[in-house]
Amino acid sequence: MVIHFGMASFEWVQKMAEQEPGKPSATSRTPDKRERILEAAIAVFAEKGFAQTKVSEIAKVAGVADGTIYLYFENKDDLLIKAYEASMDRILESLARLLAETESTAEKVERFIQHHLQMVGNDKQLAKVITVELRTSPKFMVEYKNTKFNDYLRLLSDIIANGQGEGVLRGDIDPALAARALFGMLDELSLMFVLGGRMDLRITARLLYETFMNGTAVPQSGDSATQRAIALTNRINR
Amino acid sequence: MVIHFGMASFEWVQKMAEQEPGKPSATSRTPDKRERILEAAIAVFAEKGFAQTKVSEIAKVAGVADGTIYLYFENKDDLLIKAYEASMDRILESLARLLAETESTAEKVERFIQHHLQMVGNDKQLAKVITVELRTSPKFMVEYKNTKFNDYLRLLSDIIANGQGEGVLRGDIDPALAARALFGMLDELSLMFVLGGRMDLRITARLLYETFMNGTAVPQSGDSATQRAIALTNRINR
Amino acid sequence: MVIHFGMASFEWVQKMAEQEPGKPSATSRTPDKRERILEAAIAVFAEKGFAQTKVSEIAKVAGVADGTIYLYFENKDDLLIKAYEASMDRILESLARLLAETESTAEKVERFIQHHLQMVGNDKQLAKVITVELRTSPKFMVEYKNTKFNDYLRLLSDIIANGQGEGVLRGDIDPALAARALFGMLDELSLMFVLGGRMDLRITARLLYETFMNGTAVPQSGDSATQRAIALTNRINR
Amino acid sequence: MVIHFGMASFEWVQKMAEQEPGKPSATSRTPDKRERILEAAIAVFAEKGFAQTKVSEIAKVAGVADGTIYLYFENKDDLLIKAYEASMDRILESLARLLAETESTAEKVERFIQHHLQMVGNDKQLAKVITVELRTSPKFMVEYKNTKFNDYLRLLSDIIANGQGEGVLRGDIDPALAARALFGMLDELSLMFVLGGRMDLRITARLLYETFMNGTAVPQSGDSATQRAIALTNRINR
DNA sequence: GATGAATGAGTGTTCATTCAT
DNA sequence: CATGAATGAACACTCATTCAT
Repeated sequence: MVIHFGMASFEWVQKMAEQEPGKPSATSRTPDKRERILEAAIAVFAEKGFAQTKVSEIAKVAGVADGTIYLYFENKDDLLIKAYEASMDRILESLARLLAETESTAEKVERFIQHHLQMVGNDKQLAKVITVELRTSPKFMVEYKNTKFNDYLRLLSDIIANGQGEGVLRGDIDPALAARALFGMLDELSLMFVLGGRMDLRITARLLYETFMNGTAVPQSGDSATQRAIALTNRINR
Repeated sequence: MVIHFGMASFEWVQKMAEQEPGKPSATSRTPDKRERILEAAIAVFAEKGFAQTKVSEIAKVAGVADGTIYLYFENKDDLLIKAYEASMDRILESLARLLAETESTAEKVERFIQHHLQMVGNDKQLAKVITVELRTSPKFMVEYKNTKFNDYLRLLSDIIANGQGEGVLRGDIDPALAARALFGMLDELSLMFVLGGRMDLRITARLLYETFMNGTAVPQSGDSATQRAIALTNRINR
Repeated sequence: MVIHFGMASFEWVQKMAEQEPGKPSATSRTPDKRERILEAAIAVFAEKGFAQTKVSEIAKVAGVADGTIYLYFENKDDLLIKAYEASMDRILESLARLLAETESTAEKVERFIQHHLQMVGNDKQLAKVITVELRTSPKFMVEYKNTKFNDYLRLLSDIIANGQGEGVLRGDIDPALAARALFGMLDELSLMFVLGGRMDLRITARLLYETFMNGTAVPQSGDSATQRAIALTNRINR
Repeated sequence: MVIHFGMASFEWVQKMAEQEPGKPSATSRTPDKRERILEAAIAVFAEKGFAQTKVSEIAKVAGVADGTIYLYFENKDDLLIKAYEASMDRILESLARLLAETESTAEKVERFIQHHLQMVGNDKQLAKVITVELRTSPKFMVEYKNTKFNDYLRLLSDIIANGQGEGVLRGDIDPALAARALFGMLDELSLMFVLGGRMDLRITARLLYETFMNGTAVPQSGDSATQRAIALTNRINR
């Protein structure tokens, strides 16, 4: 059924942000040096903002020398991009796993929303970097082809396109546009949360889910369904 | 038609971005110098991004000396903020005028959406600065109390709250949250447009309007229609 | 008598720093504009130091427009020099008048010292400018031929030379050197006073006078020499 | 004897200004970089004056990059202060060593004077910086608590106080004031020398010594007092 | 003469990046 | 691989001076 709004568990991605064990290597005492730098970068970018962040401070937080960073990354920009991409890889992976567990369009949408907000709740720093810093200036939104972001959006637009194929969602909306719109809501509310807004992410997830589904759902065939839609529309148009 | 959201004229704000005369004073040789600087600032910020913009380039574009900028603005940050606030003042004013023309909640929502996207379409540069640059880092989103933005959002949340009071919109959603969510969609789609996405702003406006209204509308009482609506609502409210 | 150490009045220059009436002119409402600028310059230079002083602030204090200053003075340096010279003219004049009142070398020395310290006490700001600012950098101590200062020193070295001619002061000391040394003491103690040191200028004047005279006096010939020495010493020790 | 005014050697501090080895460290490529910057700073400050000196020129003279200076010093001000303090440390040390060699008040005074003028003769640049630049404006005379200078003066005022305790010097003069006065003479004559005045520093030292001692000496008690005064005077006049 | 808006040369300081060790 | 001292390009901002009114 189109509209089945049960809220699934909110603990799926609970551990997403936890440190992966890392692959110990015999040659280096700190095999995860690269990881530590990425972590440190995200932490400092989140706290200070990209422009205000000094490479030397990332180095200090990561416990490495300034120059070491340049053994692993091309430059400061690259560091932001790589930090972002590494995070997105983890996010995309966990999201894909989650979505694979169900066939239902509605449930997929629900999970997408929950997953997004949960990620935000679990790793505020990362969320801030993605939400705020990556938007900054041509350097990251234009020159850099944001593949991971497109992957993320495609995951969503595919769900929507499928829903349209199944006749569950309105067919007159460009799935990419709808995906982008939903992402916009998620992103804005995440920003609100990240910048200190008090906000219950679970309730927010539910509301987003409901309104998005209601807004995009196709009225069911059959007499009553039709009337509902008409009634609704009439009200709206007054 | 399910949802017939008559699209009102899309030309309301057509001239919003035109140069205001400025207040000529007997003492200043070029009374509009301040305006020229603001314009230039928006243009250059939009093109290069705030961090990559040199004050001297703004001066060059504005046709004034570097130092002149500091007669009108405290510093580079202030220039961005003042450019933003001046623009927001114009936007808020034209938006308020537009909203005052109608009493209908639906129409107000429609006009808000159209107004926003039209502004984006009319002044891509300004839209880019607002959409992209102002998000940059604590400096502008945290330290700076963004009053104008709050005014903008309040205009929208008031519409929603009124709609709830009239029983037209779902009452279980925090109007501020709903406003923020709608703004998120508008902003994200604006960004998409601003960064070069091919996109029909009118159609986008219509779709946003429809989905937002459908997503948040309250079903009317009445026989069969009623049941659907109730069912829907019940589901939603758990 | 060579050594008569009575302290003459300390009120000679009491009014030296008072505003001269100015020569009212029919053409200008503020005939003393130039004077007001000089006064303001001294006040601000004294408070902030030359380098930290903005011409615009002098203008504000003087109650004139920035540009007006350049009608009366070539540039900022010139302003300092002219302020200094105008002050020195007043000082030299009042000093010359004072010294003309007596023939005694000892009394002249005494009056010189008193006059100097009194000037410092009466116009701390001026004293600070002369003592501190004028020493700054080649611009004022090297490039600028400090004629007034030389005049001031010459007044003193002439006294000393005369004393030597009369056999009252040691003849084996270069009068210019002795004058400079005495000035050094005066200047250093003035600086001490000007920078906030608590200090009784009258007592300081007496001590400087006594020690300078004792240090440079010639013992009288003849048996009475002994008595002279004793008398001298007794006087000094009170 | 209280007053034995033989002129001791004038070569004590001859090597005071020579470069100290510096503390080479394994990590720094050029261990003496800090010293080179200090030297260069003194040279350029002396030549151009503090305000007219560009940090970049100090860097050029020192043979380092502009930024390197900021690895060793906080800012331009700090550079002046540190250059001054490092020099004063050397001066204070060599002076203390010199004064420790004798118990006689007269000899200590003599050595102090000689040491001061010799320092001036040996390192004109340093003398100029200390004499001229450090007086500049509140920044260095007021805000900066000039500890080293106070140490220097205290060394002198202690000598004087001791002399007073021994009954050799007049007890009615504040030792701090006397010290300051003597310093004023030294400083003024140094300035004269530094700014190009032709002047024999040895003779100047002797004259200062004699006049200061004569000006401040106490006549010995007893009938011979008279003779003492005469003897004193005779000695002084050679 | 007087004004003060406009000018633009001038510079201290930062910090991403390099490279000798 | 790792270091961190050294680099030097880059730039916001100031303020003495000018000049059209």
